[in-house]
Amino acid sequence: MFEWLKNSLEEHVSLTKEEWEYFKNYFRPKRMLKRQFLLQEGDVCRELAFVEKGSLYSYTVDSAGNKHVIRFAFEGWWMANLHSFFTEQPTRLNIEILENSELLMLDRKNHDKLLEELPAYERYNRIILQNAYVALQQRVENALGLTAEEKYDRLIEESPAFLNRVPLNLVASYLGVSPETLSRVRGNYNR
Amino acid sequence: MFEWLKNSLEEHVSLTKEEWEYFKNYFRPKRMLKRQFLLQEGDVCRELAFVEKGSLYSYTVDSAGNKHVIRFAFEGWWMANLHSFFTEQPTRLNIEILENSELLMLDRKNHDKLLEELPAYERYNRIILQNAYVALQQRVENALGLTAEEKYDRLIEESPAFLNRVPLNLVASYLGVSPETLSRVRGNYNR
DNA sequence: AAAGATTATTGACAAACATCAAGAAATCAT
DNA sequence: ATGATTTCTTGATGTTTGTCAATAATCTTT
Repeated sequence: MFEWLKNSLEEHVSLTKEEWEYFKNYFRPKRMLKRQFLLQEGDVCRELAFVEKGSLYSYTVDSAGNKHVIRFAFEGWWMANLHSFFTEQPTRLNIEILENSELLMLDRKNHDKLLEELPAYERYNRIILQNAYVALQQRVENALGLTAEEKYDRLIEESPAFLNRVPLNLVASYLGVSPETLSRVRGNYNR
Repeated sequence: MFEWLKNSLEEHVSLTKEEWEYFKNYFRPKRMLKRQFLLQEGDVCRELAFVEKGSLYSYTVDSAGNKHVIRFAFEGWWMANLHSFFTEQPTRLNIEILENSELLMLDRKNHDKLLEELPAYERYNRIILQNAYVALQQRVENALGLTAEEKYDRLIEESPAFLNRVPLNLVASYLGVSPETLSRVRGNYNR
């Protein structure tokens, strides 16, 4: 149940056995089914979610009712709306379960407590954020000023894993193109 | 010379006078003129830059020779290519001075040393990264699936400061739109 | 102040993409 | 297995946006 979290942590910092036992008790395991909502527009995001199993994704809905997928998360990834989590303001994001999932939830109080009591956790957070920032910047590079085809090219180069686990209409939204356009771009590949 | 840096730090963590004196000595002041390059494609990013005065921006150049502006930075902001800084791999980014600037440079060795020796610096980094991540996520939301006009609307809502200090062709690139389209969108405003 | 360089606007046209609509394929639930 | 959803593809059409080209405005430099 805590394997991915343990690996993620150990990848970046070192903890004693005692620290780890202490650490893991702050998390609340939570199972969720496909199509359930971890967070809905208007809610305040009160917990960070770490994915032990399954997948989920976040999106906004614009005034015309169109979904805009912001991000996916799979095993070993964190998911939350950080803006809402830190400001305690209602979110404009929805987070929906994509595949039946096992999550480890950490609320704000416990997050703050861990930051105070476990310097390794503060360091872990810094490094995770560093990596997330770099990845997100890459996403901006790939989203701006590229054609639909170029975006798709880069996606299969950089994260082919997506395509096996995420329906294409969500991939399309993630790339900022219509499902029809994505379908046509893919068609061009197979000949 | 260190005012913005001091303010930025004190906004998020508290330092004793001695710690501050110790801290600031790790930085190397550097003046740069408009159009100079802080970093060029192919270089390794060896220093973080904190902006005390002026402004600069980062961009990629695609195979067709088009600029894609990734980010601007003004007084009180950090600028670097984190990916290159941490991996020591050559960057695909250019960082160019927009207005004559005064920067405070921190190299990797000193950055690491400060992280080890000054827990407040580690915390400061985590918080700065948190905020940067939230801002970047906002940027992704605003870049994907919006029309040129909507992107411009959101820009003047969220960061009107840009428009007074950045030429419109760079703003256009930042929004992922051609200069002509941006010009037309702005035209629609004034009537 | 004048010449040169850079930046911004406008028009005409072409290309990329979204939308609408219909049908095929795959997945899910009973 | 079978029907019901959901997801995916394909075609026809219209809108948005990019590109090219010319001109105007602004900023720099001497």
